Formats: sequence, C-alpha cells, structure tokens
Amino acid sequence: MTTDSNPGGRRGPYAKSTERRRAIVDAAYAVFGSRGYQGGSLQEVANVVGMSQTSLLHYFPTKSHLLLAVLNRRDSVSRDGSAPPAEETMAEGVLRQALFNETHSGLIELYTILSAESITNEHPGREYFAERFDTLRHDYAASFVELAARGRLRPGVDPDRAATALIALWDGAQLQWLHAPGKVDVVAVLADYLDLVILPGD
Amino acid sequence: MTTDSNPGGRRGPYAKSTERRRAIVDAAYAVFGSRGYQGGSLQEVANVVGMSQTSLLHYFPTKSHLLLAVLNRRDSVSRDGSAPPAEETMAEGVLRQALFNETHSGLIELYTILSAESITNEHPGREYFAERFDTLRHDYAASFVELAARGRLRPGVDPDRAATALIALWDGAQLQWLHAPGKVDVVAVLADYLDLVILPGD
DNA sequence: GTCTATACGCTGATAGAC
DNA sequence: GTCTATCAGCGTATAGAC
Repeated sequence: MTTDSNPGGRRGPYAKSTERRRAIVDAAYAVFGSRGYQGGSLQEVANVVGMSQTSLLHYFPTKSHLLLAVLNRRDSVSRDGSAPPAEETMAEGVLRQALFNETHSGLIELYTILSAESITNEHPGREYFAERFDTLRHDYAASFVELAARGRLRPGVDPDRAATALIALWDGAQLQWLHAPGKVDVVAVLADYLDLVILPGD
Repeated sequence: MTTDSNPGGRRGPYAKSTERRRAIVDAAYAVFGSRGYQGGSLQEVANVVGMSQTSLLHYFPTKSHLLLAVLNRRDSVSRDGSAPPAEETMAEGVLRQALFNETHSGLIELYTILSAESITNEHPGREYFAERFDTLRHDYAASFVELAARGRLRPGVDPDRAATALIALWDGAQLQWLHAPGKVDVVAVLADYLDLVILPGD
C-alpha cells in the first residue's frame, strides 16, 4: 500500500525525504501561523528548518503547494490532543476541543488568520476554507437534528442556523481571545450557548 | 475651531489637500478591503486614485499611517447607513446594522481581514482592534445589564459573556458569509441569539 | 504638489555545480 | 538532495527637478 506522501513505505529509500517534508511543513505551520500566508516568507520557513530556501523548493515547488500541505496537516495536529472518548456527545466534543485549543494558540492563530486572509479572490486557501465551513455546518447540523429527534433541542431552534451559529461563535470568540487572552473565555462562551440551546437529558 | 485633518477650515488654503486625502483614504479602503493590508500595495492605491505612488506618500508618509487613516474612517462610513432612530433598543440597532452590512460587503471584508491580520505582533492595526473589541464588549455588556435590571435578560445569562458572544457571533457569521454568501444569513443568526437571550417585553 | 528617477531590500522562483 | 549564484519583479521609501 503506497501513498503519494510516502511512496516507498516506512523503511524505503524515500523515508528521509518524507521526514524532511514533515519538518518543512512543521516550520511552515509555525511561520504562517504567526505571520499569515502573505506575511510569511519561504526564507523564514527555510531558516526555521535550517536549510536554504532553494532546497525547500525542492520539496514543495511553490509557496502555494506548501500552504496546502500545511492546511491538510492542520486537521491531524488538532486531533492529537487526547484520545477522543468513543462515546462522546457533540457538546462534549466541542468543549474538549476548545479546551485543547487554549493550550495550542499557534493552531488558532493559523486558523484565524488564514480563514480571513483567504476570502481574497486569488488566495490559494480559499477553496479549502469554503469546503471546510461547508463540512462543519453539515456535521453540526446533523448533530442538532439528532438532538431534536430525541426532544433535546430547544423548541423553535433551527438546526442549520444553530450549526452556523456554533461555528461562528467559536471562531469569533477565538479571534477576541487572540486579541485579549485574559478577557475572553472561549470555553465558557461556547458552554453558555450549548446550555441555552440543548435541553438537559433525562 | 481647527482640527488636524483640516487645519485651514472648509474654505482655507488646505481645502484641496484635505479633499485629496479623503480620495486616497477611499481608495485605500477599497484596496485593503479586498486584499488586506499586507496584500495591498501603495502602488495599487495610487492607481485607483489616479496619481503616482510617490505623490501618495506626500499625504501619508508611510503605509502604516494610511492604514490608521482607513481604520479611523471606517467607523463614520459604517454609520452612514441611515439615520439611527433616536429611540432604538440595542437589539434593533444590532439587526439594523447587520442588515446594512449585507449591502456593503467591502466594509465587512475590510473589517474581517484586518481584524485577523492584526493579531500578528507588529501589525499597525493591532492596538486599534484590541481597543475596539474592548469598547464593544463594554458597551454591549452595559446594554445587557440594563436589560437584566428590567427583568428582560434570561435568568442565568452573564452580561459580560453575552456581550462577548454577541460580538463573536457577528464576526464569525460574517466570515462564513464572505466565504459562502448564499448559505449564511447573518441577520437571522443574530436575531435567533437575541431572541434566545432577551425575554419579550410587556 | 506632482512628478521622474532611483535606491535598496526582499520576494518567489530558476539554473546548474557538486 | 543540497547548495551557491542569480534572476526578474515588486515592495516601500527617498531625492530632487519642476
């Protein structure tokens, strides 16, 4: 079983190469996270890795390619927090992830800057974020529908709009938190909303 | 009565100069709004105005100065929507403004991109947004406290966190709206939340 | 006040030696 | 695979003629 990212397998001749790629993406993750895509440079990424800028381009032909690699890696990073319990409600999952994010501000910075930066027309991350928001809305809406079926969604609450609201609340609260970490409690804000919308179980 | 922006008064020798400055800020507003601060260039702003890039620097010595002028102008632009009724509740004001924003996407783009971009350390707009969020939280919290005093705030809702949530919801919903205008209804999302938190009057 | 000319750094990207 | 050398282009900003 071979993949594009590791065609030779773990012990193959490309093992070192995939390791190097991983180190580059790690560095780019940090650079783009703190300066944005437009604000970060390949030179700076190369410095972090400890290689020349041209060597970096040997692994990723263009800056756009590197960004897409970072974005695809982001998801796996964010899931490394702790083993998610097999049986976990949507609300529990949201709060656990929000709590995890508090200790990984680099992740939030990357997400916040790039999701806003990518609304410009030619930004290479535009499609990624449009699709991501679509998927998130769909998934959370499904969770709210499920709650409604069990009579645990507050009457009058629309599942689709609640999904949009939950995501919006999360992103917006993180933005404020990045501007003033001491003045905003992201987890509490999310918990408040979920308590408001989801009725207590039996 | 003289001000820094118009030291000679309306008919003074600086009238043409202030007019020119206004045109430049208008152009910068459009350019930074669609490409961000880092993504936009002085050359592009100059092209929109119809002057050389160096002439532009005659009015604003650096790019940072221009950005600050744009940010300070932003507020007056956003208030031009329609004469706000003298007696208007906080909720009505929020929804009216959100509705106005729908027809001025450039304003939202500017705000969304710059508020995220400015979380990077050396961004010239950093202070502006930190203070802006502070002021907004304070103002909305005061409105929620007032509602609570009249028994119109849902029991258990914390005014400070509700203020943070309202702003977060607004920003986050606009971000999603910019990525997929047809799939997100910002006004509806805000109305849902306000209906949930504010109890109906007598 | 407006322009041309220009300085000078940094950008992403290419060519080619080793 | 990694490097040096180098490219062309764009960025902000300055000097100085008119």
